[in-house]
Amino acid sequence: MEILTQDFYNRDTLTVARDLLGRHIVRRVQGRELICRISETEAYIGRSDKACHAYGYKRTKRSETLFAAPGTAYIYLIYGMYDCLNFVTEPEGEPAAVLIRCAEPVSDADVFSQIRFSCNFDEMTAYQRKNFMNGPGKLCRALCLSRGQNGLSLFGDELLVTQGKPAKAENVKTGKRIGIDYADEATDFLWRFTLSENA
DNA sequence: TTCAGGATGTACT
DNA sequence: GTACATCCTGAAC
Repeated sequence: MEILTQDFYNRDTLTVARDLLGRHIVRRVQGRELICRISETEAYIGRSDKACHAYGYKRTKRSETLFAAPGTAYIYLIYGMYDCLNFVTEPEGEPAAVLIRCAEPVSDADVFSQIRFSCNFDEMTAYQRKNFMNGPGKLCRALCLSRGQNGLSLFGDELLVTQGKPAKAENVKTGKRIGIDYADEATDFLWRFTLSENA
């Protein structure tokens, strides 16, 4: 189980977003170890992207984490109820990150389903199965992450990313990002990456 | 199976 | 006061 180093994150954000597909997130909490495989990401780059919280290098209390060292977790509250997990990229001082939108369980799936729906994996309804971890808010719930973990290093024990099973280039699809209609021309940037082998 | 609408609180203007 | 990188419920088909 090889942990991705800071060099991995200290690169162009679009490259990192693409390269994160298929990697494994390891989350250790309350004596449990949760492992899942990343299947959908989006890039957010402050210097050119109106959808990014730090657009134009704007520093606020919230966006501060985006300026941190590569390999930092940026977790923020959205719509009053849900948390979104991002990994900070590029050199310290460059506000950019990759949003993790979707993943699938690798370790014991019952642990995930217990956290999310308080039942075993094979007891979930078809609806729950379809909506298991296919969105940033759901993913954070399943991994027990909230903005209390904002600023966490990805090189500690609680949260890290390993080599996993990297996606092949032909299985990566690009598309427009979700939920950023307000962002003018940035709305059309093809900065969303999905594993096409994934339903 | 799809759809509309409500929940909810923080950051920022 | 407004907008927000969303999700869930319940009703209609």
